[in-house]
Amino acid sequence: MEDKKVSAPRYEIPKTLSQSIYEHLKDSILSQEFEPNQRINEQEIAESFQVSRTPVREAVVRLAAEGFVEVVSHREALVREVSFEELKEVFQVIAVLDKLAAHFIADQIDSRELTKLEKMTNTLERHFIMREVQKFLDVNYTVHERLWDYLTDKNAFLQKELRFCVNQIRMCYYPLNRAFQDPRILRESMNAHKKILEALKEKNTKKLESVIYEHWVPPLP
Amino acid sequence: MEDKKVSAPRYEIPKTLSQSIYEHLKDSILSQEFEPNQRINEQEIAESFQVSRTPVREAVVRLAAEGFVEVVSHREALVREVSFEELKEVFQVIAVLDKLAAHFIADQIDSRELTKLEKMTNTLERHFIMREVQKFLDVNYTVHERLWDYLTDKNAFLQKELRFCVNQIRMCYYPLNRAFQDPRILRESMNAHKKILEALKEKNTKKLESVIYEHWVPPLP
DNA sequence: GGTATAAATATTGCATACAATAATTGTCAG
DNA sequence: CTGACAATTATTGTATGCAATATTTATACC
Repeated sequence: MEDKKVSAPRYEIPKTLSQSIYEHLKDSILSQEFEPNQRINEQEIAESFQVSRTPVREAVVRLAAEGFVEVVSHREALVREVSFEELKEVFQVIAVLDKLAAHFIADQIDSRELTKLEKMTNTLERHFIMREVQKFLDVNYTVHERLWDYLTDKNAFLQKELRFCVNQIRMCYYPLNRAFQDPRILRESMNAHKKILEALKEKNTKKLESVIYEHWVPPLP
Repeated sequence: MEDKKVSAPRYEIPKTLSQSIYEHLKDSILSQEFEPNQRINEQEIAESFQVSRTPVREAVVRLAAEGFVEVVSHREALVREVSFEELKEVFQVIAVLDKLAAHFIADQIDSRELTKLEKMTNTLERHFIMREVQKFLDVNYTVHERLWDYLTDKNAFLQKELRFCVNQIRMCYYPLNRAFQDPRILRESMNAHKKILEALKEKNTKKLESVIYEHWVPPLP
């Protein structure tokens, strides 16, 4: 019984229901389980999680503030639809931001990381050859996010902004997938990633900056 | 009695309590009424607004998602303190973003808007001469926000990002004020604004881009 | 049958209540 | 007096209930 008194040190922070639901909903939206413009019914979600509406509401408010959800006229919440036009706007922004990031990243990549990135680029090429657009895009994001990890000590604000942008891009799932069905666009992106790896190997900051910038300004329709 | 049946069209959207409280708290934070690291007590605020904790919590969750407030270990919410280091990071980001914005803005400014901007620059100079740092910074923000208004049709996403960045900057009130006490820094900023006006008059996009970029990379300590 | 009005229903916004946990104070042994 | 433990208090997290409003369905009149 004594052991009960000594409260065991908690090695994992106890997640709040609100937090869990927030994470789950966010994943559901990013994985397209919840489709754009789908109405979010608080009651329904509360029941599916076996909780009350309160933590669900909090999660929805957070998601709305972060641009995953759109609240219409104080009455209903919809999964946000990112249009192709908006997508282009995000690309313009992420291009200049990731160029700035390149400036910080280039000289931080060691040989161990380089081989890891080389492997990922090979995976990317496999998906490119097999025309597996979905997997290609996923690995694509993973590569960028891996590079952005190196921003933590240099510019954490930039890091957060980049992650926010890429989330907006991921929310434009279907239109983006369709665009990348075009073999030329897919090839363009593949080549860009090869050049990115090249620039990293050469530790050529200027080259990395320009290649990454170009990569985000694809010849979309 | 008939007029009651025909529900009068609502010309003003009824704000929710949550929304009103959100706006009020945000203003309080940006105006330094709430100081950095000040604890936000839901009960206290609820009582001061004569409402329950529910809408207050919603407002706080939103503010946290937008970076005005920091929730520590699921237990307490503090007004976020933006450090000088973070401020520099934000400056680096806003510099490249505002440079991109300049690209869209330059050719949209007509002569009517130009005279308005000229007046504002004169006001700025008056504050510069009088060494009214606070007023100088406020007018400074106003000028930028006025220019960003022209992004609505060109890149609304960029517009939102810029507004977010400037809010982060405004949260670093005291350190920034202190920095601008330095006459050299103040003069540098004044000169930049003169050059911005110049570039706008000349409709010289390239010049505007570089001047605006430089303006956000001030020689801070 | 179609349209306008009214009733019923669903959903959100807010208030209140309670439970869980952290912070604070108080107490007692050494 | 000090440190550890216990009791109290404060504050947050969640559940429930109700009121307000939008939406849908039903009904009556033309």
